[in-house]
Amino acid sequence: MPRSNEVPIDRQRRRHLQSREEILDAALEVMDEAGVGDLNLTEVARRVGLRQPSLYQYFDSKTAVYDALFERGMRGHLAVLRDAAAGTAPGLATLRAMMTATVRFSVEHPVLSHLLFTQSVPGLTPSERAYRPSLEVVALTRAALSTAVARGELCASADSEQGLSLLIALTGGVASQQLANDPGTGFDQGRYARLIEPALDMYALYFAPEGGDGRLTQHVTPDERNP
Amino acid sequence: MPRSNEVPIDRQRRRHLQSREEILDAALEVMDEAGVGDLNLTEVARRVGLRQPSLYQYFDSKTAVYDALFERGMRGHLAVLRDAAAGTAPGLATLRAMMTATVRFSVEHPVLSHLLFTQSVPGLTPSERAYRPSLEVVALTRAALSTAVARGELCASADSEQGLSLLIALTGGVASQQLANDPGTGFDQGRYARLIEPALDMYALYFAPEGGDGRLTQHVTPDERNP
DNA sequence: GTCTATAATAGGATAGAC
DNA sequence: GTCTATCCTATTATAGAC
Repeated sequence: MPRSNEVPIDRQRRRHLQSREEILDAALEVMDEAGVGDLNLTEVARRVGLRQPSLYQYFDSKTAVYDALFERGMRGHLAVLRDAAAGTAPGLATLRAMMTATVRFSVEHPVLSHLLFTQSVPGLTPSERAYRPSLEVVALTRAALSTAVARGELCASADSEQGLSLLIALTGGVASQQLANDPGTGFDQGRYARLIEPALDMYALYFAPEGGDGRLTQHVTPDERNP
Repeated sequence: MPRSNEVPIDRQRRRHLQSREEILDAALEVMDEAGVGDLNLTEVARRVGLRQPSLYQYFDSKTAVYDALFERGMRGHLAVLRDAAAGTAPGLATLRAMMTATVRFSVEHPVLSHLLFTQSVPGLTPSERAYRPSLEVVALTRAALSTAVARGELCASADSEQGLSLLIALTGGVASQQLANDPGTGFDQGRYARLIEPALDMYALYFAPEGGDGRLTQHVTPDERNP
């Protein structure tokens, strides 16, 4: 078999995958305008220049579209966290960068954020494949917590189920308040997203390493920070 | 006109309002099973023993049902907060009771919580009337913050927009994590709802009154709390 | 791989009898 | 105040031609 037969096949595959991505992009647009739960395939098709039945060449069902979006979102979140972690010193600085990146991701991708972090689509149960990246997210977060403790930046109890859950609740709370109360505003505009900084200060103070009365007295009170 | 003519009219009004409440109860059930955004009036009618068109004697539209639920939920939340505030000493204790009550309310009424605190129904903009009780909720919270500062339980910067927003984000974060990750579990079962206690400790520590280095050294570290 | 045509269903809302 | 009957529209999904 001549090699020339195989190349066009790759090309077709590539175009097929490209079209899938375009469809997902359009789906996100539609969900942004109509609501996360109101994905309308006819409208999606219109935006990519197809008729609605043609979408079934790319996705088996509407649920498959949701699932693909879920996977894409989870991968995106994971990538953002890895970037944040890679660009900072290990330990508490990494932890702070990761949580800030999560809030930024949520604010910049409100639709994905709704899809991933709340259960906004009633019947939707993400496939194992789509869900998998989030396991890595948790592992990364645990590792950062653990490193921060090992470096003496946080006390040991930060690296526990409760410590992790508190951190997640804190971060998620900041993000979801911004999405609920200041939708459509950027990371730097809204009233809530910027709270991730003091929120992490709060967390670090609460889980401050013991034995450091000297450290505690160095603590700058909120009034001094905000005169 | 004889007085006897007026009494049955009151009775009819009463029954009418009673039926409205029954319809709202059924609507909550349906939303609980199908998803907050998937309110199905035919199913609601079936549950209250009516045919779907008969509902229009009680509500002008599906949106009107949502709006009534929104108002009912907001009133319920406000009532719960007032109860919590009334049963505690003023200041920080009141604040803690109110935030804990909010998390409890969210966990015990997940559907209402979704409806009130996230925008889960795309087109839905609550009427001014339905939204009004939430203004009182914010006022109550501000008052409690202010009292806690006046009593020397928190430093002055707690009684600011940022202090309020942080508190709301913290509380909302705990509640929404529980709803997203441990749905269907009670206040005492889930992994997240109980975090409201340490979360409030964290908040109180961060906004601890100044000038008390002695106070700071009295601080019990998390490791000592959780041996 | 894209189309037209169409099935199949669902669900909100109205008209008018009783 | 409740019903039956019906309208209207939207939307997922399939069949089959090109």
